[in-house]
Amino acid sequence: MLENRDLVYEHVYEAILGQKLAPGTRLSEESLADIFSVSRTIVRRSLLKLSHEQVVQLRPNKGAIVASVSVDESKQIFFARRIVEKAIIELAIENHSEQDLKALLSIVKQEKACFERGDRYAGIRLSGEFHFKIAEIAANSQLTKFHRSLVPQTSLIIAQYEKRGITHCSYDEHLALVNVIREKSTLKAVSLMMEHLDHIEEKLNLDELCLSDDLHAVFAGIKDN
Amino acid sequence: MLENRDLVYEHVYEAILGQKLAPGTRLSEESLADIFSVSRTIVRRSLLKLSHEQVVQLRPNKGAIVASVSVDESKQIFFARRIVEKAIIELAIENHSEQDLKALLSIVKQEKACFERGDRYAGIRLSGEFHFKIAEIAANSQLTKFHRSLVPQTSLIIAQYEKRGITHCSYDEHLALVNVIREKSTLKAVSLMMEHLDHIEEKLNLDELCLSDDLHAVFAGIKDN
DNA sequence: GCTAAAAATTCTGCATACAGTTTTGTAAAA
DNA sequence: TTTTACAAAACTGTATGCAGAATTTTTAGC
Repeated sequence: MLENRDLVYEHVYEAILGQKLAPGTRLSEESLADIFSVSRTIVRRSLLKLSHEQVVQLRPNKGAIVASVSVDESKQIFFARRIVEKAIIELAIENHSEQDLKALLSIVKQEKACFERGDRYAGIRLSGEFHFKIAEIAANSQLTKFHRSLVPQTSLIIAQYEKRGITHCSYDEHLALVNVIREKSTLKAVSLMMEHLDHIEEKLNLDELCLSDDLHAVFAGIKDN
Repeated sequence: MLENRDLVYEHVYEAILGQKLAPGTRLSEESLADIFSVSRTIVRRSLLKLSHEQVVQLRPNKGAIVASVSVDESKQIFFARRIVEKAIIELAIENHSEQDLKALLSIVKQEKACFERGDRYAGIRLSGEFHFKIAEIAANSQLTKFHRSLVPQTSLIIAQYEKRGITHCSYDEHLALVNVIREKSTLKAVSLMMEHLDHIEEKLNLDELCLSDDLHAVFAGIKDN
């Protein structure tokens, strides 16, 4: 029932994670089928999986779009992410090897390089990778799966609600996280992770009346009814 | 892309939650298609959704079976459930209405009735319903979705690893939970919930060398290779 | 009678055709 | 010029047919 690798799923997931697909973008079955040279059947399977991870919205008889997240949902997603990231980093501190720390540092190094050369997309992508790597170290497949759904949703939130002019880059906070993981100081790590999420949320326009220039964000949930 | 209600999905989900389908049971596409008078396309969509919730396992070219959970996975699932149930009950204490408490009590009452007349299936079913209701009160759709995947997986674990002769019934603990939710005593509620999960886990054979008479559990993951 | 190879059957994986719905485009009427 | 009605195009939802893999049954050999 499953192919070895589901290219459509992976590419769309990556594109959303890296903010190359804006919320509201239509994902027509036939277009994707053409692009990836597969039948609509395969595309439908991919879209179904993406919709289960809530990064794509399936509207009956109206096709799939990249999900738009409401302010309320955004707050729920951040709440859930705090819960999961706390559990994950606690497990990661228990389970990590020297090898894992090296892998984390390598990601941070690449993040720094991206920031310095102004490669925003790759930076966002690597930031997700950093959090995924911690989840991998935590080695709880259930939490990892949940986490895997929350991270790209955070990307969508940032795409919709980021305050103008703020570049999203937190490689220094990631570096600090690696250090406290090495020290195995759980309390410090958790509070650092919470602050890290605070900082991401603070850069958003989740409280003010919507000043966004993204129509999809403004009218999310209107067109669908 | 989605029908109003997906009958195949709902019925299989319910059957697994209520332990009417044992781990390892084959779910042939054509059989299900016949039973529900739909085409294989619809069945495939349902099986795909169930596999995303990890209650059904899709084996390439070998069809779908009700998932078998290994001891290691079981521990991960219980770990994740503790995290989520803690977060959910904390939210439920903040958000609940008098109406919600009545609904919870109604479920507990039905649970008691089931126990007294020895209706095991309905009892298991209602026990899940009780936890789902708390999740609904918590009103965080992300946590609810995760929870919705963990609860039927717990059913599968119990089906595989429950110690012989132990009837699974916890309506008294559920009643105690309703009372502490009413009192809004968060600490008590969380520790009660953790103890509740402890008691469920204690009734399982997760530590000893497998004494289970369920071949599917014993040989889970062998036949598939 | 037992084992092993081969044939037949069953079932999944995928593409595609068709029906029904939504959307788009056009033209007439206000 | 704007609005409304109608027609056409585009797209989704579902069923189904076919190819190929896995499983079962049959058959031949020991």
